[in-house]
Amino acid sequence: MQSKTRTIGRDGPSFIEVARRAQIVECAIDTIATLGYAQASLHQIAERAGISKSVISYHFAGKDELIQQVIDDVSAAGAAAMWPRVQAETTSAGMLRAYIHSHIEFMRTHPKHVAAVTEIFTHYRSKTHEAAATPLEERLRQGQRDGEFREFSPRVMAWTIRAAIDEVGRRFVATPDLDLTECARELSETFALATNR
Amino acid sequence: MQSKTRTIGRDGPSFIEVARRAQIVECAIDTIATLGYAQASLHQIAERAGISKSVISYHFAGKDELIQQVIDDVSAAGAAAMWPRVQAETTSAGMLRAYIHSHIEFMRTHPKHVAAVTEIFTHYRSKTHEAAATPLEERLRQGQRDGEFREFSPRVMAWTIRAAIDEVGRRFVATPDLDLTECARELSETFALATNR
Amino acid sequence: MQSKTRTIGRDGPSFIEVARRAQIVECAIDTIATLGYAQASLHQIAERAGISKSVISYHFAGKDELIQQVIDDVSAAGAAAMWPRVQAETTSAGMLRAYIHSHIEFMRTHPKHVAAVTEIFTHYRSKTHEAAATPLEERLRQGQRDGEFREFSPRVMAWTIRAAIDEVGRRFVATPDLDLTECARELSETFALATNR
Amino acid sequence: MQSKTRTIGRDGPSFIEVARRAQIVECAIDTIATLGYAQASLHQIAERAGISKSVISYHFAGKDELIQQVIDDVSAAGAAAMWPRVQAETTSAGMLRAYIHSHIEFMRTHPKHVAAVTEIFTHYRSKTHEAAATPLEERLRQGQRDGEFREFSPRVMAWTIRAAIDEVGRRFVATPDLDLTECARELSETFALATNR
DNA sequence: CATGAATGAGCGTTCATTCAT
DNA sequence: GATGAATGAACGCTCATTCAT
Repeated sequence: MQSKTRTIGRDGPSFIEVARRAQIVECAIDTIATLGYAQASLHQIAERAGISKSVISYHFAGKDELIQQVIDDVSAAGAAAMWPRVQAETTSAGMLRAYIHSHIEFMRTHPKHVAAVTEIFTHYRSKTHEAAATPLEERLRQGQRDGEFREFSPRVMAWTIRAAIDEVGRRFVATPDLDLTECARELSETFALATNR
Repeated sequence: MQSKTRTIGRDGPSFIEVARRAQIVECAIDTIATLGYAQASLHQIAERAGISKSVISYHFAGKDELIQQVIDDVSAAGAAAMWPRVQAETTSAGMLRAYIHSHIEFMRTHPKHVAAVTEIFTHYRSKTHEAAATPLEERLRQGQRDGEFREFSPRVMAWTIRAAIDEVGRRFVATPDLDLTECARELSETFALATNR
Repeated sequence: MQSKTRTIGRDGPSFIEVARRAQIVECAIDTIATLGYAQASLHQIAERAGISKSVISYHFAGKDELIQQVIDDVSAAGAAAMWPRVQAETTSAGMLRAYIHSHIEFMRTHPKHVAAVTEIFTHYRSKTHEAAATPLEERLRQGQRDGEFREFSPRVMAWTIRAAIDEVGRRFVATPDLDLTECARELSETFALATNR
Repeated sequence: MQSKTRTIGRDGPSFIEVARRAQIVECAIDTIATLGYAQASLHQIAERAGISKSVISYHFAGKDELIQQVIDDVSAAGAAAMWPRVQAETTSAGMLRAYIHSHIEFMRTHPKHVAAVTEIFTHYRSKTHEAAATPLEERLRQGQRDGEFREFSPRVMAWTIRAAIDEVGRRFVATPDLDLTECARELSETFALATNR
């Protein structure tokens, strides 16, 4: 039974349902990260999960829902891991440093998750993609209002920072022994200098 | 028949061979830029070229070779348009500024070419992607040796600069009325500050 | 477990068994009439019944048996509604008139049932279809023996009458504001003239 | 190359193209007539034609186009065989007799074609289905205007006549040794009596 | 009795590729 | 050189059915 038609009683989805969905999402992440989005067919994903292709169709309304769930799960995990560290900072410069470091730290702990959503975002032309940068953009703008940052286009700067972090992610997936600590330090310094008044 | 095995005599590929390949590559660029990589089947490309699908198979070993040729042609055109301007600069800072501006200028003059390779890079697990950044990396290193640039990882900086430019390309493709001049100015300033000693 | 193998003791099917089968058959009728045969999957039928898909599999040997039960139930209901009126007539002409009118009257009172079996008959290679016409055929034959009807092939005439009534049913399903009274009158007159000595 | 994208030069489709399409259409007719519409998958049709499933996709835009071609071909053949005979009649009664006889004669010469379109019409909810009866309806109306036919609803009568003929078609498919001559005579007499003033 | 879960076969369609002419 | 024709594998998806609990 698909989630759409599920009875919204007090029980919610069963334990096994939740577990299966989680398992499938994990396998989807693994498959996408390893083979790339284009090769990540339901057949491939199912094979990695050791289940039949139609089990996926049973637990998800379609491939789109599965992909969306991957995005949602990873985004939620990423946000949970990152924003607290960003919020804890009192200066805009500190916030920016925390933003970069926490993103790259998340890559270290969840390399495949990051690889998967990166693949998805580049292939899927998601609407949510755009949105992702705007919180950062808003914070950059705040740093300018506070007089802490120099004048620059917050939009272009936000694009640049995101692109730089994503690029490190891609490199890390391709080269797992990449020194993430160095990358984080480098980006941190680069954008500190680029934004500082 | 693969192009590789074609050159038997001393003549190399015939005139018509060269012309056909060029025509097909141009149509491939046009198709990919317009419809996106996923929709750019050989059928679509051939239709736009007004030729049969099998002509492509005749002149190219396979779709992979065609795609690679698109990358190569656009890269060559880009390099031809950009490196002279970069080489003309005498300082490393000037070189970096010229690198960014000429790249973005190339986007303005060849939007479809840029759109096509952007589509390809995001949808196609390319092996050649890596190589592109290294000339820039070498120049950054030179700037450090000259004492003009501060100490940073030339590799990570080169990645960042390329990623930023590519991101502008993606945004430009998605939003053709994007102010490229502003973007070029912003990136130029950003990376001037980031690299300056 | 099939219903056929259920009856082991002297009791026959339990009350709940009978009720469930009836409920499922009703929902199947409703679903087929509303969505059409092609869309009437077990999933759809079960959803409308508010039960699990496998309940159907439990009470019926398969979809075929369910469909057959729909046919049987509706046929029985139809016969119960129609034959008394037919039997009550003393002349063959009256009988024929009653046959046509009562059939069309049944459409008016049971539109969904008629719609469902109509859908089934057109989409489902039924073997039992044949049988339905033979009682009518026998009565036509009787009318000929009594000298009330002219000489004609009772078989072909019976087919024609049934086909005409079914066609009205199809039209009624497609166009619910069809004037059934007019149709009944027209068919009645048509076949009175066609059979009269 | 699908017919839609075919170049409309002076050549038109090639000989082999025409032959293949005709062959596929014939096999589709055969398959639908034999197995029924629901079982007539592209795989089945292709298997009967001794070709690969994708050959059909090559010559037809999709299953819909194939089915439509079956309808068109059979309708054209049927009309060509029937209308001249109908038109040749000078009286409305003669016309109606010719209509019935030529239809049933067409069944005798093209039994599978008739079976196939009957299957398609009942499964496909075609828009053209409705239209088919109206020329007949118009002729019945003309017969009334001429005072040759009694007063009746031409629409219901046309439905009835078509339904009767189609029913004979269905019976003939199910029972190939059905005496079509008798059927034609019976229907002819039946509807002569039913329409005569 | 009833169910959620799982399965495998089949659907129409797309596509890069091969091949005889 | 060039082409139409043909192919087979893969795609996402639907569905009736089976099974353990």
